[in-house]
Amino acid sequence: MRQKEKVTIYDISKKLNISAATVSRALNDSDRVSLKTKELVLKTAKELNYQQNALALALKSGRTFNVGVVVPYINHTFFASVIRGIEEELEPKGYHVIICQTHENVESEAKQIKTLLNTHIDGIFISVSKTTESVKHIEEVRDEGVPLIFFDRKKDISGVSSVTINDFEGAYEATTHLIQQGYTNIAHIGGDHKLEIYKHRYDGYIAALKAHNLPVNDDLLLQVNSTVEAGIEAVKSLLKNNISFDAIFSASDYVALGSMRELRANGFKIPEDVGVVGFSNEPFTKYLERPLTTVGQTPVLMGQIAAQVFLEQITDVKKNFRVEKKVVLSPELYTRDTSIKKGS
Amino acid sequence: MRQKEKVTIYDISKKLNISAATVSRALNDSDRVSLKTKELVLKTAKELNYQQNALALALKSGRTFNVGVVVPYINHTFFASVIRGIEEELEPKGYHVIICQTHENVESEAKQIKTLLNTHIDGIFISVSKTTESVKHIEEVRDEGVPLIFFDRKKDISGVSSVTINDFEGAYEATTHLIQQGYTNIAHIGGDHKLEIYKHRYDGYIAALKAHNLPVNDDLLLQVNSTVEAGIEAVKSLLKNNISFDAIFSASDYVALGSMRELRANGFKIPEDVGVVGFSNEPFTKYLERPLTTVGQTPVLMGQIAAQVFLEQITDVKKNFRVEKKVVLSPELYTRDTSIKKGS
DNA sequence: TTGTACGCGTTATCAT
DNA sequence: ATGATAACGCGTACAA
Repeated sequence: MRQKEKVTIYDISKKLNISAATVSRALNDSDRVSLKTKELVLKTAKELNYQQNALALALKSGRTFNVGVVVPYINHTFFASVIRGIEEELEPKGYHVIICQTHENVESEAKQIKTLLNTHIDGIFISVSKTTESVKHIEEVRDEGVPLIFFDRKKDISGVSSVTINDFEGAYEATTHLIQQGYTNIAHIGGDHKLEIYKHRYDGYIAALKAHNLPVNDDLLLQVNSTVEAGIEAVKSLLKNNISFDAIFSASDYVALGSMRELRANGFKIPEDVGVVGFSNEPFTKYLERPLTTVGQTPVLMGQIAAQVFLEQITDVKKNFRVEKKVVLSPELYTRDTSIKKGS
Repeated sequence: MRQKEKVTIYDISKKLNISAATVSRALNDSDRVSLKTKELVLKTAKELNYQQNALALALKSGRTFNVGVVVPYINHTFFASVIRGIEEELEPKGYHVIICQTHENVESEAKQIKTLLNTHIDGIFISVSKTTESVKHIEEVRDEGVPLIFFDRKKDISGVSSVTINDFEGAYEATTHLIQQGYTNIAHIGGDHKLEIYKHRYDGYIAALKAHNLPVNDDLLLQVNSTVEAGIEAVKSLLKNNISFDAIFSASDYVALGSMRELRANGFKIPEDVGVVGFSNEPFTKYLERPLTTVGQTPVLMGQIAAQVFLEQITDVKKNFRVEKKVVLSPELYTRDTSIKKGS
């Protein structure tokens, strides 16, 4: 009833009256075994239902064929989709994906990385937490010689690869789209600039305004958390302070949704009175009765690319050199109902 | 620049001029070491920044402190949330979570399980794919003595624990709610009965009708895939065939959404003309302008409970006996706009 | 209390 | 072409 005894190369060697070393060689298709014994070994291996012990191999070789993925929360659509991409790209190569959550907490992040390193992972993919400022725990990964790949939320560390999307470009396109639709007084509800992504989205917004000779109005600049409630509050404060605007470019779909609710509650029509564009292409955005225009980030693709970068890195490490690769993906603007000014 | 050399118990033993065995004992807080050497070892271990090699331990003990989670797709909200629950419950105990996707494909499922077993996982959590009929590959897990826990989508296999929600109850409550709101002609758009969950939801619907002396009308019974498009098609076919109904209980939120779109396109008002209830409490349901009434499944909790069952199982195995535990969670009806018949 | 020796399953090195 | 042996890092039965 308990554990089936596993068959080892010794079982095969005994049965065939040869040494375990020969069996190992045959199994690894070495060219220093006679074809005859090779076939014999392979045959009996199949008969005995031999499975290589991954643990012993890992102890010997130092490679576990496990990679770690560290994200704030795995059930956030974006992260879950990136992980999906990583898994799908790596699974065929024999890798397993271990997931860790940081809950946006640096200490937790550091701890997760530590235990991950201790399990002799072959690589780490990470999207840093909002509270991550010191990067000592991340540099340690690099210093241990473990391939490390940032995705989406990165930190600037030399010798570390990253896959991100061009947040600047996404924001620039979104803002330009609003301008082209005839909106001229565009508010930007962004996020904390400690996260590069929010800084870049802000920059893209500013650049688009300038490129179209529109003034930058500080009153129209807000920084909030990425929640529906924060969106509601943001609009409330704009309205309370009598700040006039005819469009909102939000760095978050949730904030965009909250904004729209509050706007409608105050009698504003969308997109007639106010145009709204979000960011992330959260699944809910396309299911709204008035689907939300938003910037898509191709998260599954991001995961796939990150995995590919990892695989390259692995082979580079073997060749004893390190390449720092920075991939920047292009975002995609999903033009939907909330930003199309009909008949204006 | 390459791999920092790891420090082992031998390094400590050499430095202290004692045997590695003594170091091991000290590190494991054995009572067969003098307090003095124990402290000494612990101190130098810290100095040398010693980390136990998890691989060597795993090879020796057979325990890896890794568990596998097998789901159709990790980026589906429900599964991602269950995984989150599992991770949060197990991480403090030192376990890592390995994720595998089956893409709703049995062959893939079997393969994933196989490679998972080969990495000497300490347990497996699984929600079976839609196409899973034969369960040989799953029985193998049990037969190898590896703790196995089904969640949500289970199969009836003796000796295997499971954590599910009471789909019958959820459907019963949802249907009863519609009846209490005054709807009498309730259609049920369900899913393939090969998946227990859909069968149970169907049964709950039927039971609720009978309990309230309402007739069961076969014309109102449909089985479709869980997509928006399928919901649209389902309503189209009902309308085309002139089948009258004043409410829909859908086994899927996506189908419910599609249904509502098609109904509105045909001039029906929700909930005035037709009441709608979905299933799963997908995130988008509460963000709709008219939030959808739906049955919530507490996925994070499901994951936590599954993890707890696993932990119990682990200790049971040590005691050399097996317990088959079946946990059934109660669903929660989220009563929202689409089923509240105002002023009728 | 401490040390010696072995085994977990593999692969690599050195002989043969 | 094949075999014997060491080594990966650890825990532990046995001996001292």
